[in-house]
Amino acid sequence: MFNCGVMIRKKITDKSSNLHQQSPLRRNCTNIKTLKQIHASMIVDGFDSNPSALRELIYASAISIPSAINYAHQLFAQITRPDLFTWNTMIRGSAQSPNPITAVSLFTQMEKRHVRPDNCTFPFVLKACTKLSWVKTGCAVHGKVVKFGFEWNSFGRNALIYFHANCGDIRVASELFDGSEKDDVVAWSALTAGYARRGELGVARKLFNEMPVKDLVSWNVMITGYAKRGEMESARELFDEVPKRDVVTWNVMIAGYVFSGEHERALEMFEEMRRVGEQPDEVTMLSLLCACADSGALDIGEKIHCSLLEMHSGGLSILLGNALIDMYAKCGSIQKALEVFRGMREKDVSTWNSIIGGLAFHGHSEESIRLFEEMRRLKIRPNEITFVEVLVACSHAGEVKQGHRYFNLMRDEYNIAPNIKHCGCMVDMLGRAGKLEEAFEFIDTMEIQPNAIVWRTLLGASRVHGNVELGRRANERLLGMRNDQSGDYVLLSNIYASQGVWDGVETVRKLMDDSGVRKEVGGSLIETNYVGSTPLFGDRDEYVVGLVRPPVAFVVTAPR
DNA sequence: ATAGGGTTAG
Repeated sequence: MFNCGVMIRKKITDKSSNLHQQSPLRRNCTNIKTLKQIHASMIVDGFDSNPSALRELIYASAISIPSAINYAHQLFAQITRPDLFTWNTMIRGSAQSPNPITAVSLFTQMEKRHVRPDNCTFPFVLKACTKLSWVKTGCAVHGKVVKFGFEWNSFGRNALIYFHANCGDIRVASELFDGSEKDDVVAWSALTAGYARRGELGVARKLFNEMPVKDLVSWNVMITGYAKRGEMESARELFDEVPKRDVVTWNVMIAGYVFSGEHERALEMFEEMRRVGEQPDEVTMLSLLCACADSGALDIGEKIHCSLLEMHSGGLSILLGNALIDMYAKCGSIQKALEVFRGMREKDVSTWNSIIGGLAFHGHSEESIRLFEEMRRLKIRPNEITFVEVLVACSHAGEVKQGHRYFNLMRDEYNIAPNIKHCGCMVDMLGRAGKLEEAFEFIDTMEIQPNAIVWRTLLGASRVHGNVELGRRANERLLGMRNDQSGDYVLLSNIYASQGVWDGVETVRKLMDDSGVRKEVGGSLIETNYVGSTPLFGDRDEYVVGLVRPPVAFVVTAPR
């Protein structure tokens, strides 16, 4: 703490230093606790009104510590006349925060106060518009770029290419690109990224091949394009070819494998990354925790947790905390999830969502609902995800009245319109409670269009309660949606079978045969044993995975 | 400046 304080003073008195360089504060202040300590020592030493000191502090909280953006806003509000660099820092930090709207409103404020933007301002504002998919706002900002004469500046133009390529009009992006210098690698990469994000990988690849110059980002753009579409073979080919790799290159590959469900590959990538000496960062660890959560690899998750505690002795970030809660909950260790939750000094909505969802998923409905109430007492605003989880909790607990109460609360008090998942939860809740007619009524009167899942939920509930008539009606609606999921037929077949209506079973079977629907054989994966050791986590090398045969009762429903 | 991660019904 005191070292950091000394560093600020050194920084402030060093007149020759370039403001845009990495200052010690920016490099060393990596968590909100250290940040607050530095701020406190600044106040004690009378540095809190020093403009350069404040600027450094704002940079650290807005850019270096992603979860400290609100702190940055508080600091920013104390400055009477922020300079352009500080405005840009705030817009940049807000654009990369989970709430990019603030970046747009900062830009508006900046205009009202007659602060003239520079070429650095627009890339950040347009990034926010892109993240929000605010096409109209982005186009209005395009007008400002022209107004301030940055259309012919490579920063301004590339920011426009980025915006139009990703969410505006790709033809506009293309035209702007044609006006670029032939060897502007940022323009090439921005356009390529846009085509890749739209799924036009062929066009993206053509551009990539045609680039007169490529840098590391160009390669990362193309690899990302493949990885996000699940084309991991192509991603791998480029990864093997790339002349230089950085932490992003590795992260893209790891996240791609996790996305494609190839968790073993993801872990192999990570091991390889460590072997060649690339330092993993927070994004790496988040992907790995996601892999553990998806595959139920509790022991690896625990080891990641341990190494995280060693790496970040000053406390884990909110994002890592949330990922740990989710991992522990999904791997069945709800106690550890609660421990992480209680140990977090800073929490956000996702933190609460992770634990409320985890508890609901594990059948601890009362505890889940209790925490939701605690959240409301603490005036933390639940979002639509929170309500999905709370409704799951009510559904599993059989709390029909409470569920209805929360469903109404969502709109009346929090102004959140129910989405298809909320409605799905309500149907599930009513269905489980045996209120099948009420569930049917709910679907028919709800404001949004029901989807197949909703009808399938009712169909499943009809099976549980042995209601052939409602099952038939639900199935009629379901099949009317022209989908070919074998589970729908199987469920209906099960309803008939459970009631001994054998000709009904036969009819459904015939329907399945005629439409060419096939029921896949069910199965589950569990860890049964492991052998050997890994250089990373100590004693683990490979899993022997056992395939558990489906239960015998299932055979009744499987096709010939 | 352009590239990377995140919780949600059955």
